[in-house]
Amino acid sequence: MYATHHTGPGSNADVLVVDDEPAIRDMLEYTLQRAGMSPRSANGAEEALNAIADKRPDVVLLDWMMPGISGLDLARRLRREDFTKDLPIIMLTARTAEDDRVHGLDSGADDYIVKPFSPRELIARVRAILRRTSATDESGQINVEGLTLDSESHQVLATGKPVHMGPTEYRLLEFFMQHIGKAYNRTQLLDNVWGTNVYVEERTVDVHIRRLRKALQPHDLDKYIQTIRGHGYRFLPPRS
Amino acid sequence: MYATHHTGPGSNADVLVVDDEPAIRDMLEYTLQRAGMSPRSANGAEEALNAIADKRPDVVLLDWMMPGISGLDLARRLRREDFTKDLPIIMLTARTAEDDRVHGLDSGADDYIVKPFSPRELIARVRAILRRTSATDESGQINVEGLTLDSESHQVLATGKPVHMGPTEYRLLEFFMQHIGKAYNRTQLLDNVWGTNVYVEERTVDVHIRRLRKALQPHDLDKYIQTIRGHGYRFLPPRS
DNA sequence: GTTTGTTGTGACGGATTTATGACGAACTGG
DNA sequence: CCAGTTCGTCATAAATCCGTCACAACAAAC
Repeated sequence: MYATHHTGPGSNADVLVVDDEPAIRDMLEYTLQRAGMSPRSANGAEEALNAIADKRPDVVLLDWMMPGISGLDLARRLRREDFTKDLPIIMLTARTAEDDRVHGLDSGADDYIVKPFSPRELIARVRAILRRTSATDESGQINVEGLTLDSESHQVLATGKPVHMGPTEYRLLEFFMQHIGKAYNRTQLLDNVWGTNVYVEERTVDVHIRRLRKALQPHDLDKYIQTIRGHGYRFLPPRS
Repeated sequence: MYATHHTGPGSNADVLVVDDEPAIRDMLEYTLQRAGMSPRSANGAEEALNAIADKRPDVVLLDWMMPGISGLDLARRLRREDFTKDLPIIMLTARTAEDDRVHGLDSGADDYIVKPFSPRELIARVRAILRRTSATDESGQINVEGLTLDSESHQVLATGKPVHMGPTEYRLLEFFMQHIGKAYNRTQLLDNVWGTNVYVEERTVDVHIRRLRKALQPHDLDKYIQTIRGHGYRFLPPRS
């Protein structure tokens, strides 16, 4: 299913607010709600991890300074986990000292907002992040045009029937279905599906594309995987 | 050949260093190179303009104080030119007074670094800029009069329908749509679409213009590409 | 209406890019 | 240790694109 956009970009978006001050959490939740989003909040990093494990949010608003595990630590930790390594993070910070800013950006935060900030600025940043991340709505299962990918059982169903493929093909398809319509070159696919600093020929991508297509062929779904000559590949089902 | 995997954000980025002091230029180039980027340098504003005209860098590191045209002047000038109006600029300055800071930002610099600065800070700022621009670039969708160029999906749509064209035609159209209304001669098109240090006949441009027009013809959009006799070509949709 | 210079157009051969089948190595679970 | 998979690489075929040319069409100048 696709995320449903109603009144604006990122409408209905699942935003996780992580802060140890209740007043700030409330303020943020209120602001986000007014913008048509669906905020949740977590008091501290521990709760945040639970909340994220419970359901992967579309974006995380993360306070820099928190007792125990700091926002910075949490961000780094999220970046290391496979499940959350590309989870968009916006860092909230009151500090202005030079090295903090540097650390915040290096830690993997996608953006940062310095307190005090206006509600409008907050919304703008969140929407900007949401706009550039894919609009797939994960509920443990991605379902697109007769293709179902169940990440729990690691099973692919085409028109209800199970489709057999290797682990790499599965991850490739998973990545594609999480980024519908976006074009990727071979290097990007290697980074995202095989992993960074894995040295493999670029043409290997072609071969696995081929194997994935072959697996989808009997169900006439291979046409969803399109070649972009001179660039790479793209997953694009009809009317998307 | 092995795939080149980037070791960090903005790896291999084309960074132009503009400073009048050779020692500073060397230091900056060294630092940037160690971060996996590809720095060039220019001694003063004149050289910088040439270097930029030669190839548009990903980001410019600009010294505030230079004899002749100052960094501030250069930044303003770059902002006026169409080709460079959204070129990311990081200003290097020894001044710390408040109004200078404001001026630096007002002139169009995207960020500034106060000397003395640590290599780490420099790298972090450059990466932050690169991340920001590449992010906005990717979500960039140019939409003009029934013609849509979606750089995210690497696809051209005319009246909602996909239009097929070769890689070169795509790049050509992309360049045109990023510079609507501006006329270019064949040499300029070759430099910007084919790249500098590539030798091909000038008339090759004509052929690709022809192919691009042919691709747009079925949608009656080929008239947007106009010939300027004795000069070159221009992309100009009605009422723009 | 020529002349002269510029641009449009179709064709072609070579070059580049992608698809595909095959193969050996590595791994898995008996 | 064996059968069965999966993986990455390669060689080759197939598809597509590119740059150049020759000539037609056109525009401006005389």
